[in-house]
Amino acid sequence: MITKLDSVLLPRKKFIFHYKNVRWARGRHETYLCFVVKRRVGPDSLTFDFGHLRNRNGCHVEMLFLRYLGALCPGLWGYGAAGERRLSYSITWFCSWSPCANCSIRLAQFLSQMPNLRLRIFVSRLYFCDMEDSRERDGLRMLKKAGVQITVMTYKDFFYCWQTFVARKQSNFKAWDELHQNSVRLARKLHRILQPFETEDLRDAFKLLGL
DNA sequence: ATTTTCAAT
Repeated sequence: MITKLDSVLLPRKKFIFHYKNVRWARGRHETYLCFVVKRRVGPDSLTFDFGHLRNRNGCHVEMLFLRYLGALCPGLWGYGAAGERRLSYSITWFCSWSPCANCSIRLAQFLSQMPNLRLRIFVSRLYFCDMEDSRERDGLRMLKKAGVQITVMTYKDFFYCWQTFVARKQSNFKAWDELHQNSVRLARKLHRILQPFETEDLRDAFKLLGL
């Protein structure tokens, strides 16, 4: 059932191609998700897990991650031994595309039942968010409502990913042209998208969507 | 100025 996670490190070229935050991202018909899973095991101790995934077989990478969640986060749900509290996790994603509308909805639903799971999503590019009324925009707002912190990746985030997830063989991260300008532009766009919307709360939003 | 998008051929 659970197959292997992708090999631990991402080839340099692949990382650059897929995470490049260019305005017209031609040919990025894949989405990569680099993750860090932080598990709180005691008042003062944490364990880390990290890796990356790519969408496969028509399954968006976010949903693929949810499939692996049980393996990555033992004790996330269920009650374990008597008196044992559920463990708390902080998960950080670095995604080449922001989530599509359906993934956002499903994630928001899932997280609303997982108070012991905190999710932060950094995105390189915004997926289908050009139209004012795009469902993807609604989806991002729902994620925010569900407590997910969504941020556009900046230089320091690309740098961190390079150091953490890429088979860099001693090479330093070299920013591409316009990395900064693109990041600023996308951050402004995301900020506008995430302005509060009319719907009162998440439940009403789900109802609206017939869920 | 215009271009793309978790493909489908």
